[in-house]
Order: sequence, then C-alpha cells, then structure tokens
Amino acid sequence: MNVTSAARKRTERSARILDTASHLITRYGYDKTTMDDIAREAGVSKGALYLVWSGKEELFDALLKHEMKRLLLDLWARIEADPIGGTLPALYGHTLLALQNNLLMSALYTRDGRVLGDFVHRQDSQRYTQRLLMSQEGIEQMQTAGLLRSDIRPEVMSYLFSIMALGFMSINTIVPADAAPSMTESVAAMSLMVQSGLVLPGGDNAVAKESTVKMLELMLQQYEK
Amino acid sequence: MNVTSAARKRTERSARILDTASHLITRYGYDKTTMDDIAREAGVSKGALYLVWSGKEELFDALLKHEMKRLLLDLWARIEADPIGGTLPALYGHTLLALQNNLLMSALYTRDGRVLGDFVHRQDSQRYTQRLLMSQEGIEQMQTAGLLRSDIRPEVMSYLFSIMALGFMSINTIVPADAAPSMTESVAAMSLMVQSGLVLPGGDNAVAKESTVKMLELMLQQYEK
DNA sequence: ATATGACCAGATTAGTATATTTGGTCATAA
DNA sequence: TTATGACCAAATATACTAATCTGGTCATAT
Repeated sequence: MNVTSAARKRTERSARILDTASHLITRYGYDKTTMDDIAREAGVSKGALYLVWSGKEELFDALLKHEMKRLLLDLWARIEADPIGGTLPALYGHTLLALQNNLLMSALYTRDGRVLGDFVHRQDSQRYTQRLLMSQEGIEQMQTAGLLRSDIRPEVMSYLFSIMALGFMSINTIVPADAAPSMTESVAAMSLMVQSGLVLPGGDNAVAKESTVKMLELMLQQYEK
Repeated sequence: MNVTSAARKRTERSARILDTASHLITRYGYDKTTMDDIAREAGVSKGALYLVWSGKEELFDALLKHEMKRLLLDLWARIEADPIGGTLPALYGHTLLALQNNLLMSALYTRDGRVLGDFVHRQDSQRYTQRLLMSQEGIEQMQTAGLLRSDIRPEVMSYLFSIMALGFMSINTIVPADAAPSMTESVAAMSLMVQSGLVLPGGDNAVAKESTVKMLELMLQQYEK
C-alpha cells in the first residue's frame, strides 16, 4: 500500500467518524454526545479520535466545516439542476431547502441550544451562517446592477432574508408538520413573493447563474481541507 | 357609594392586579411568578386574588384575555391613524408592530417556554394567536375579490405570513438589537415587499379599512367582559 | 359584604454525600 | 507507525434529606 492510498484511507475514516458524530450530535446534542459514543458508534477506539483531533472541541470544529461543505455541495447541485437557478429568489429558495436538509447547520443558524449545548455561546458560530445567506454586500451589488429594487436599504433587505429564513426554520415548532403545506410548495411561494416583491425585471439568468456558482466555488475552497 | 361605582372600582382593581401579573410574568415567567408576588406587588392580600379568580390558572386566562384586548385596541389605533391602514400589507405591518409591543402575546405566539412555563403545553394557547394573523379564510376572500394574487394557495400564503411573523419575533435572539435595523424600518420594508409581491393593484383602501375595523370590533367583542 | 393574612398539605428547592461518567492520557499491542 | 482500551482526575449525575416555598383555604377583622 503506497502513501497516497493510506492517506485516502485515513481521510475516509475521518469522514466516517464525522458522519457518526453528526448523527449523534443532531440526535442527542453536543453535551450529551460523548467521545466514547462517537468512537463506539464509528467502530474505532477512543484513542483514535485523539490521533486525528486534539479534543472534542476541535472535532466539533472539523464537523462544522464538514457539514458546511456538504451543504454547499448540495446547494451547488440544486442550482445547477435548476434552469432558472441563477435568479436571486431561486438561489434563496435553494438555500432554504438545502439548509432544511442539514440539521446541524440549521441548529447552528437558529442557535438551537438543545443541539449545540455549550457551543451556543461561542462567538465564531456566526462565521458559518452569516456568509451563507444573502449578504448585505451581495445585495448592494445587485441593487447597483439594477437587479433589485433600491428603495430598501441593503442592510434592511438582508435582514428581511434572515428573518424569513429564521421563520422557515423555526415554524415547525409551532405548526405541526402535518398541518403545514409542504416545504417545497412553501419555498416556491416565498420565491414567487420575493421575485415580484424585490426583483426588478430584466436580469440575465445565465450570467447570474455563472457568478453564483463561482461564488459557491470560492466558499467551498474556504472549507476544503 | 352606589352599586355601579363599586363595580367599577372592583374592575379597576382587577385590571391593576392583571397589570402587575403581566409585568411579573413577562419578567420572571409563569412558573416563577407566585400568587404571593402578584398580591404583594399589586398591594392587595393574597385572599383578594381568590375573591376574583378561582385560582392561578383562571387568573392567567383572564390575563391573556386582558392582554389580547390591549393588543387589539393598540392595533385598532394604529390602523385608524394610518391613511393607508386598510391595505393588507399595512394591516400586517401594524400587527407585527403591535405584537412587538406586547411581550406576553409575543411569548404566546412564539411558544416561549421561559415565559409561559407549563402553559406551553396547553392546546388552547393557539386560540389567541391563530385568529390574529392573516387567516386562511381571510386570504381566500381577498383572493376571490381580486385583491391578492391567486397563484399561491390561501393556506400557503397564510403560512408564509406566519413564517415571517415568527421570524420577526425571534430574530432578536440571533441578531443583537444594536446590529439590526430599526423595527419600524424593517416592518416598512416587509410591507413594501408584501405589497408588490402579493397584492394586486386596484383595491379600494377606504372599503378595506372599514371592513378591517369591523373585524377588529368583532374580535374585541369576544374578549370583552 | 369585602378583605385580610395566618395557616396547611403538598410540591419544589437547597444541600450534600456518593456513584457514575467524561474528556483526555499513555503504556502496550499489532 | 498506527491503533487500542485500561486508567485517571475532574466533572456530572444520582439519591436522599431537610428546609423552604406554593397554591389554596378559612376563621377573623373591617
């Protein structure tokens, strides 16, 4: 066995460990998930965890990066598959759906203490989520490019997107899932509203899509390795 | 002192007790607020509470009615004062602002366990909030009247309003108040978006305002006495 | 009639001593 | 080298008791 295949095996195992950690933490929360649990469930010894990461905190950091990568790749795939994936409402909708598919990132976004445990109080927990949603800078650019209405300040519009995203991710605690419309239909409706409520007509979808994908690539690079 | 003035004095005192109960409960939560606290803070004996209400639960029920009335009156005043108060976006915006001004009703809407204590689990806690926001029936009527776009199912559109309201009421737990736009500006922006995103042009504002106020009167009657 | 506050049984909490689990280490094995 | 799991000190959970508090009552005062 040569060096590279050994290295691949190592990263594969690390990924498997992170997967089990993700399952356990989203299910039982950070506090209640022990290093022992993770090791046992992943089929490795506890010491093995400490060969890769220096402790529980560092493992969790790696887990966040891992899940962020997963989320971005998922988002990428959704946008590529969508003919009108370049428009802002579509991008926003896909982000909501991708977020819905990643319990850990949702918990991070909503500051869910039941999942994050002591980590809710870490200040850098924003680092992941604040770049993900429509940022103030991005909106400002689109406004000057004439793609978005300009009678709402960029920081306010960005705030609106955050509000709607938060509402989407928390509504299930109030309205039971069986009494609520499907996620796809709700997101589609929201995209419609954003489309005719905030977007100005006349944007070139192909160009927008290309720049969106390029932005995703850049974000992915941050979390690679 | 005749009978009616004695009765007025009694209801005044009840109202004062409910006000202190409201302060204490929004501050310390239902569980941590004791009947003793309420009586002492209101300057009456504990027994006096039991002359008016049969127990803590019934007092809380009365408090909810009381606050709901306050909220509706506040909403009414805002709509009356607004020239375009009849439009749906304005109505929705005023509702959000009024809700923001009533901590107890906000807690009821967001199912805030820290405030509601054991009461989060009561099924009839929905009774107050679900009628308040844009209901499915109301939206359906506006759609058939040609005031709202019809390519979004009424239950989905109503769901969207709930989502945005929930986001609005929870966003402060994520974005600190000093880093966020003002509430009035945010609500105004949201109303703008709803206006051009969901409302069809051509509605008669005066008629809409009248029917809105009439609906508020009906709702108020439910909570009077 | 109306209002009070001392009083009570049951529930909650504070205090504490004990047992278990936790994150992390490291001598040993493969 | 790479991986293991017995081991440790510190943290956390548990079990138990005593002390306090709570919702609710009612004889008494106004």
